[in-house]
Amino acid sequence: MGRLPGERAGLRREDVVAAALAILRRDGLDAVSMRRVATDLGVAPNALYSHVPDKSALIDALMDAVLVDIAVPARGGWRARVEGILTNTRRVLLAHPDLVPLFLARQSVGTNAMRLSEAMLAALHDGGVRGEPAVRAMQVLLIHTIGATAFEIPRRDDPDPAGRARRGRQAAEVLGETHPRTHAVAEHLSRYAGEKAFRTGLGWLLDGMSAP
Amino acid sequence: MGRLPGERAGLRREDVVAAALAILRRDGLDAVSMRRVATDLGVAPNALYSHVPDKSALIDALMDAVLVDIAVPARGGWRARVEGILTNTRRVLLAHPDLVPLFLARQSVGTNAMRLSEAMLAALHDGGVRGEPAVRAMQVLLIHTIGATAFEIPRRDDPDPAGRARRGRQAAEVLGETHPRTHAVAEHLSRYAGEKAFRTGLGWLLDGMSAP
DNA sequence: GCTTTTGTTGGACGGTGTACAGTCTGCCGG
DNA sequence: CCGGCAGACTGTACACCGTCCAACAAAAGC
Repeated sequence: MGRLPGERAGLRREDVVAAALAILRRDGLDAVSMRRVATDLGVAPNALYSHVPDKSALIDALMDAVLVDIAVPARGGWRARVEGILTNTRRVLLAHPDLVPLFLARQSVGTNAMRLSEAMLAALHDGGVRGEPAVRAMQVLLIHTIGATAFEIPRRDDPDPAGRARRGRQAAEVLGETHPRTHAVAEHLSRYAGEKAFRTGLGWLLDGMSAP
Repeated sequence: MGRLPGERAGLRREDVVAAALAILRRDGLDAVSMRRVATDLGVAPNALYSHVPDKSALIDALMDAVLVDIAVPARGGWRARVEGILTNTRRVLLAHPDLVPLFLARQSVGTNAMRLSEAMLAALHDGGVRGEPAVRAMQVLLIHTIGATAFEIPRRDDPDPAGRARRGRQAAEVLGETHPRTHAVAEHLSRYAGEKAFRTGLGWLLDGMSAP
């Protein structure tokens, strides 16, 4: 580092998060290491710990930062507004594939997550879903959206469509058993995965929660 | 290791997976390292690579191994059978919390996953849902089940109920903004999370897919 | 019997998160 | 204007991690 011990680099927490986000977008989540972030900021690795308590906290901040891009529709019927929020959520999540599983593992409660929650609850309110049922409905909708998105993201290690089936055979082999239909079902899964499942399930859920 | 180079330990792939599973159950996923598995087997770390191509492959095998415990109900109406499979799935997944996000990140296609897929498709078939719609329905049901389970698992780092709200405030602070209702909504989420969301959503989905 | 394959070892490489002890800076109270 | 102090930053270090390489002995095949 071109700086003497004690001399300042003028970092702010926001800069750290921004640097991490840039790395995430360019090289993926695995590339987001404390050392890499520090390097990109021209700073020693430990310096980050003055601004972020933990790598885990940095990731949390990263996740919430991503959510800024999710727009909430201002007009339209309640159902259209809910669909809009969730469709936008799916789009933004698809742009940051590595993060998606994290949104299910560690529930995000940052500022942006709250903003979306409130928009959602407001839309549900207009649809007549209120109080405890509304919170539960939101939760179910969120689970479906994040889950469907996670499910349609291909593994980074084998992007080719045959990869899934190949992995199936490998896994079966490890388990010491082979199943005749492994290949077929795996192919089904990969062929029908995606947006259609998202839309279909979303429709069912919205129908269910607005039924008498 | 108490063995000369070239001398054998008599490992089989199955033993490696079993050792990894034991570590997972006792100390969590983070404790499952190649070195730790090797130590528990009384073997040098590299020895594992004769039985498993990769750590990633080991994890895949681990995931499928966990699914053996999911029973499929033999009798009952199609809807009860589907609910049974998914309820059992949820129970088994809850017993292996660290693995749950992985089931969405890296879709499992091992022998046991296939066994469950086929049981599910058979039940749906009896319910009149067949062909492409059946595959899509199964996918949606799976997403909901795994997602709901993932969502109700508390983070290992802060198991206390106030942790979620505290993290919320931290994240908001990092983002340089504070939101008055952060605390309130976070508390809602943690209070109403769980089995009820799973059951509610499952009901809506089953209603939706069996509607005319 | 000899040869080939394969399971295993020691050692090493390049990474990781983060704790510890210093050093200098900018700010605040007097 | 000055002294003191919090804290941003450095170098160093620890304890891990996944995985590759070369050597070697045991097992398997012919």
